[in-house]
Amino acid sequence: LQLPPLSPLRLDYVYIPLNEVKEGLTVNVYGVVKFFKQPVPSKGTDFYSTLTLVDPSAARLHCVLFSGSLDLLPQIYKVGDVVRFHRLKIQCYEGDLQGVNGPGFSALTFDGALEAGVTPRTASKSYQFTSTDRKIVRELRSWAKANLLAPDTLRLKDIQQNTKYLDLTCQLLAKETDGYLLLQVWDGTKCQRPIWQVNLDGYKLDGDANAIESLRGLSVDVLVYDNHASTASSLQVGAYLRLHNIHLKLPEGSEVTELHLHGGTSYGRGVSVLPADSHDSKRCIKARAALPGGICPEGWCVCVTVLTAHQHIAATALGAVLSQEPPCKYRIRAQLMDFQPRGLHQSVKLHCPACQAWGVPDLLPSLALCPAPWYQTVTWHSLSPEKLMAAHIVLANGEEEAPESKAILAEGVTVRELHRLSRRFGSVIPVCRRSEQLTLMDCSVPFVIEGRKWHYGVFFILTFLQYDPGILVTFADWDFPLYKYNTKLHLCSTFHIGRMSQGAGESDIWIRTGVRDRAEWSVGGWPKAQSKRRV
DNA sequence: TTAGGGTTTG
Repeated sequence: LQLPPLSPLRLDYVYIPLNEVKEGLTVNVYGVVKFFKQPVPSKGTDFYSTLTLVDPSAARLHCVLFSGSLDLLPQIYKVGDVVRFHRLKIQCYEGDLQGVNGPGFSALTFDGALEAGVTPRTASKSYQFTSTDRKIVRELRSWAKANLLAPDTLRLKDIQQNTKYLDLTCQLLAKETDGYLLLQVWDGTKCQRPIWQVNLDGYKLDGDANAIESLRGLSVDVLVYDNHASTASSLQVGAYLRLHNIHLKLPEGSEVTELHLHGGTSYGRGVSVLPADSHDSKRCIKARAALPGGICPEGWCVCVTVLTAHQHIAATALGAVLSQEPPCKYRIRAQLMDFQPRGLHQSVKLHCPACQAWGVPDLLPSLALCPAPWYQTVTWHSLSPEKLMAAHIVLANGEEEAPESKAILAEGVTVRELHRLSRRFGSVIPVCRRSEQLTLMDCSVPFVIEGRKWHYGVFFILTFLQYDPGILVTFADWDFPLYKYNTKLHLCSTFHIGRMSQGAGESDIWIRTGVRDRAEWSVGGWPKAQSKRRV
């Protein structure tokens, strides 16, 4: 006789709304963090953390959580995070209900952002998490977005003259903790207001001197005080941080704003260390990748050749790539964190010689509004299949130009026609018509053909993260041979590689390449078969 | 046991 395998014991947890908790009960609750303080040592034997939860029942519940181990306290990074508490004991303190962690207490924490993954932060080795839980988290996020007033989660570029306090997600670029208690941080955006810089003559900054120098103008100095000193001293350069309740002080008569993290824990003042793969860290990384020309600060770059298609070459860890002297060739496997541009129109602009306007290709009609006609259209039919084709020949400034120096927009033409036109005209820009607008083709088509040179792609930035050793790398190059977003990559050029951060990450998207990719995708030609498979 | 949110004064 064979018995069916025992299914794991499953308890059906009941979660009650915050307005139904009563003194003396031990409850399971979900809630959105309205306020919290980072755990600090108590005068007893434990760490403790205080927080306030809210939920759509319109109640709020203050909680005090103790633990000898930081891991067992909820890992909250910002107001709006969602928590699930099991076995929270409800008691009364000064007439208010209060939650404390009783025996068997456990916590899951979720990022509050709508678009973040529903992966709990927890030290629990096993926990139950069902589709119902997932649904609750999503609902609470939506509710919080509409109903919860979070503190200013501005970026450096958003700081205004009247901004007084700020919660900042940033990366630690450097620190000085022997004389001052100084954190030099950046978030990938440029502060528009003048920020006070600490005079560091005679002090030694802990950090990469080249990076500090190349990011001058983007980084800001934050002075920290008193109880934050020990935290500041233990921070690793390169770590992602959330600085809670920075005071932006504008001394009277001064135009220069000072950034202070004062002593005490009022309003949750303190420092959180974020994992490099947290939603907020990634946001920080993205902002940095969007900096004009600043994706790869000088001094953090080395130059190597990266191969992803040659399967007979063993894959090399990004950390090893960075530690070796160029020129070398490697194959890598890594997680794609970010890419730019999202559309060709972000990189290619057309110039109208008639009115001297610059047009973004996706907005070609705006050029058509200029007083003088800026192109002349010639149309013809292909035979098989029968199809209307057009060449919009861009007119020069009154002067007659030889065809080989003319630029044309080729609409609806075949590959054969493109070849033919490219032999006759100086520049051929393949376009198509969508909703009566001329737009550029996608990345599978060259954006411009100059004689024998078929230019695919544009200045292209790819940001990778690798689990081990958890290094983030940005690739940037001209004429990147990529045909489609979200398809397979064939990297076989020289890229600038910069060490941008450290810390292990979790995968959202993996780019895998293989021999088939190499067969299907060749550089500079037309792909024989276009794979629509997403990765 | 501990602490129990509500701005430094550099």
